[in-house]
Amino acid sequence: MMKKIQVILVDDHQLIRDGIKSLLQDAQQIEVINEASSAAELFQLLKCQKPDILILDVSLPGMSGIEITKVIQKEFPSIRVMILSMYIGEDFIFNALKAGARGYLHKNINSYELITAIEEINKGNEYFSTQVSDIILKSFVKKAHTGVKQGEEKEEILTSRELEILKLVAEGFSNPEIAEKLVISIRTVESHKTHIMQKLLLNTVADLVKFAIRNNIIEL
Amino acid sequence: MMKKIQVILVDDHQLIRDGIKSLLQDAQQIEVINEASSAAELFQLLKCQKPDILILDVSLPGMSGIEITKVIQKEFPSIRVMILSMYIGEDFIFNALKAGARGYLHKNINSYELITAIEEINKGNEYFSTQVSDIILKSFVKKAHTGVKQGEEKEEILTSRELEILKLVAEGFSNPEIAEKLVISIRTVESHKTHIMQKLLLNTVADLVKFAIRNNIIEL
DNA sequence: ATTTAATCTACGTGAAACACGGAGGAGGTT
DNA sequence: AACCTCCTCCGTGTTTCACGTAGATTAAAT
Repeated sequence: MMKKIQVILVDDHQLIRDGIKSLLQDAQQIEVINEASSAAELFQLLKCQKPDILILDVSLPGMSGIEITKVIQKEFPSIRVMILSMYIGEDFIFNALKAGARGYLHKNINSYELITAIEEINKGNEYFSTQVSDIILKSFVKKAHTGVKQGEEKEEILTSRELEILKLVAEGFSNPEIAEKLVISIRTVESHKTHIMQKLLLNTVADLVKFAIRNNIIEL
Repeated sequence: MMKKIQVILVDDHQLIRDGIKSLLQDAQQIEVINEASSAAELFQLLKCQKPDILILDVSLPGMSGIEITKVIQKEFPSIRVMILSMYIGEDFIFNALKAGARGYLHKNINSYELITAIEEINKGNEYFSTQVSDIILKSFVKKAHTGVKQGEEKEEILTSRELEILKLVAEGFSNPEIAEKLVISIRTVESHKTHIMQKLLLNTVADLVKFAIRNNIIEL
């Protein structure tokens, strides 16, 4: 008999994990060998088990799915990562792929598509759910029009201080409150904020909050 | 043979629906008779089918699970509503119960708990997942200490104009932009904003954005 | 050892936003 | 007619934003 495709499932909601496991039980060629609810748990598992495919939810407490993907690519390049997400923002998808993900599926897919995706990725191909590939195409077309080449994007990463301020801002603290907390001048807080906005290409606090939520910097 | 508990499942992500359906197939006493991905679809179904229990995701496009619950209570009081949510905010839970939900489960539960919950609710009892009941208890204790009686909460509902402004603010438009869009003065925009904050007991734009996301007023 | 780059810190200025309070008019209810 | 809600708008003082500038520290590169 053929070797089954071995999968580890990572999602912070047990109900979702149970559901997906249950779905995949119907697929004879796929075997969920283990599961994790956080990055820490996952890395613990990987000390003993190496799956063929890792199914990662993007939004995890602590380390985001995308960050995990980067680490996996570096430490265990033979493991193929498939991202499962509720969000289909362009930047999101782009960052996931840049991090080395082989597939990106929106949660609005059916079980058949999930199984197909796993099989394709296992073969070494890439797989995107319909909505996701639409967005990639649109983005490509748009970039072609505006003359921006793929990959010329923001590679900016926030410094730890900036991340700290981003978090506090998104949590709803005012500048004076943040200044007091961190024992720095209000102007400094403003400076950091400005830099953050510039780096992330964000224009409003609203966008900043959304960014923080999507990247699991704060809880919703 | 005993009549099965008939369930309709409402969630906007098909993968989640498929997963839960698959889980519930193992429970002989429960039957998922139909499913919907939006409020509109659900009400269409309810014209022909009346389930015993409705499993509702809180965050749905268009009408939130809580709003749906209210309508269900009014139109079909015999149907029992169970809320399934990723969020366990106090206000959230409180509003769901006030709307008439019989249960509130965090998605971080296992399949066994889900089945138990359905059975309990079907018997006419209420059911809350562990984390949820913790929050209810804490809230109760806190209110007892501060002397606020249960139910004395905000019952404020936003006017349509306010909702319109809330949406634009959360989407990231500045006051002048909103004023121009709606052809009103900037001061008026500010007034609406102030009223919204007062009604929702929010203090910052960050909170406002989060509120808008949780209540599906904007997309993340 | 010197240069270079990155980071954290801070300020000045004018425009925009916020908090607080007041108020008039349109439209519906009692 | 009196009442209420909602939408509209303003005054005033404080805070934040946008944009530019810049000193201090530190780490990496040559």
